[in-house]
Amino acid sequence: MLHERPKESQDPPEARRVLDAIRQIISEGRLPSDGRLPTERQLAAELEAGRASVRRALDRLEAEGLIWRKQGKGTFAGQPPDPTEELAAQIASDVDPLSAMEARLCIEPALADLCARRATAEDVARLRKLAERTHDADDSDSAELWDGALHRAIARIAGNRLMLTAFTLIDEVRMGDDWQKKRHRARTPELRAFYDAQHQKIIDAIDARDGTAAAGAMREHLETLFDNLRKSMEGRA
Amino acid sequence: MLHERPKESQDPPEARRVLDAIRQIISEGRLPSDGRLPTERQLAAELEAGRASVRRALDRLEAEGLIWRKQGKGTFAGQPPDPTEELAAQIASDVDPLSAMEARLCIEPALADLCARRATAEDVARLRKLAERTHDADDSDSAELWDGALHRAIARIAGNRLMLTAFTLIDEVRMGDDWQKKRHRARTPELRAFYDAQHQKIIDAIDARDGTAAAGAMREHLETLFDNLRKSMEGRA
DNA sequence: GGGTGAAACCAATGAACGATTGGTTTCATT
DNA sequence: AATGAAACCAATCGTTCATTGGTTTCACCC
Repeated sequence: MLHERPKESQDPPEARRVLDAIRQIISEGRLPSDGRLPTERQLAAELEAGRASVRRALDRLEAEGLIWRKQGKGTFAGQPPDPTEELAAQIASDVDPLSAMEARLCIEPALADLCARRATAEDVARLRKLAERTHDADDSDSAELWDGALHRAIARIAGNRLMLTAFTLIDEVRMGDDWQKKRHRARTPELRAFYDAQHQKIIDAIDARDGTAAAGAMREHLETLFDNLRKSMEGRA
Repeated sequence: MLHERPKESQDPPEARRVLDAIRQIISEGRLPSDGRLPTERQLAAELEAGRASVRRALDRLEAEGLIWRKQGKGTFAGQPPDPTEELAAQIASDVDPLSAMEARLCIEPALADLCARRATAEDVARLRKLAERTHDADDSDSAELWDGALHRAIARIAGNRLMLTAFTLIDEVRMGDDWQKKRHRARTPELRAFYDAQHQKIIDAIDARDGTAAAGAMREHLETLFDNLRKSMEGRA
């Protein structure tokens, strides 16, 4: 499998130089408030390289999710905006936590499946990092945030814009209301450890490029959340 | 309370005349497919009235919900576009037919599952009616419309607002572009018969309240559509 | 052969301009 | 008080042109 490993240190020196230079521009944050990078032609001139080399480097950064590009518009650092807020706000009133969880149960296993088919080695590494952060989180609230980031990353890696938008819609509806309080109860230390194990299982399946297993593991995870949400709401009701 | 009643018959004769004239234009449906009415200035000229009178009449119709207006755009009959349409229009540019079909393949089997669990006898009857209409349709275009109505009905019966919105989003994106032409090819008479049989299978599973079977039948149906879409696009490319 | 640089072209986007359209005010008339 | 007329404001659309990412081609070099 050694021949498949896309190690950066194996890259040609010129490609490496350009890639590092652009990486530095992004990480140092010296760019406009909207995150816009110089144009490909400007970068090529500044770095004294060809435009093709610049594009190869940008392709890589885009695959890593560090930048997004749009023809005729430009190249930007960060994630592309998803204008779902207005729609989420409108339908939030007739969505309850249970139906939101039901929707997650429909969509996220499918996203895990797609994710397993399309994830690169770097993508898997990023997912593991997020799972680790979720595990190491001090309090229940920050664990919730890292958990959300993990699920969102899976949705993004799945690489289908419509499905990502659907996921974002559910996510924003969940955030919009005060359901946070209710979910808080479902985050006991024992359960958190259980969730972490389920995350591992999901990521392992993605790493093995086993879409069916990934979907199954995700479904199992969400079923657990569903059960605990139900218990939490019964206890409150 | 008599002094507060805004009875139309009490209106000044000129206002009444203009209002009725515009009402007639709308009710007779003799206007473009997008429902656009003539401009206020045109209406004033045609009806030989002042623009202020026309505006008073339009104010009334807008209050009644028969029309909606937007500065700089125009006056339209019917309901203003809802946020789902707007969102669909925004993301339509970076969605291709294949990824849209991929998204359908993720969402619609889940909808069929929910539908099987929640459909009433009347719901099933409605679905059978729609399948029959699809079968009896004269030309390929009207079959396409009835087919869309059938899938939409399943999404609605599923009874989950978030999932319905996700479905509508995909549906709007599909309608928005000129993908219609491409789909046209995938509607040969033999295929239509095949699709009809698949519809039957889906509805039978829903009727039997067998969610798993309904999801499987729906997945099979969409896989068929997917294959034919691929062939159609290869043939074109 | 594969990476590189250069050039040219395509397609999508945005800024700018003018024309159009609904929104508003004012004034004279009836 | 309602109407008609006119003028102006603000938002939108269509057009044009420059810009930008996407793509192809070619020559060069290791």
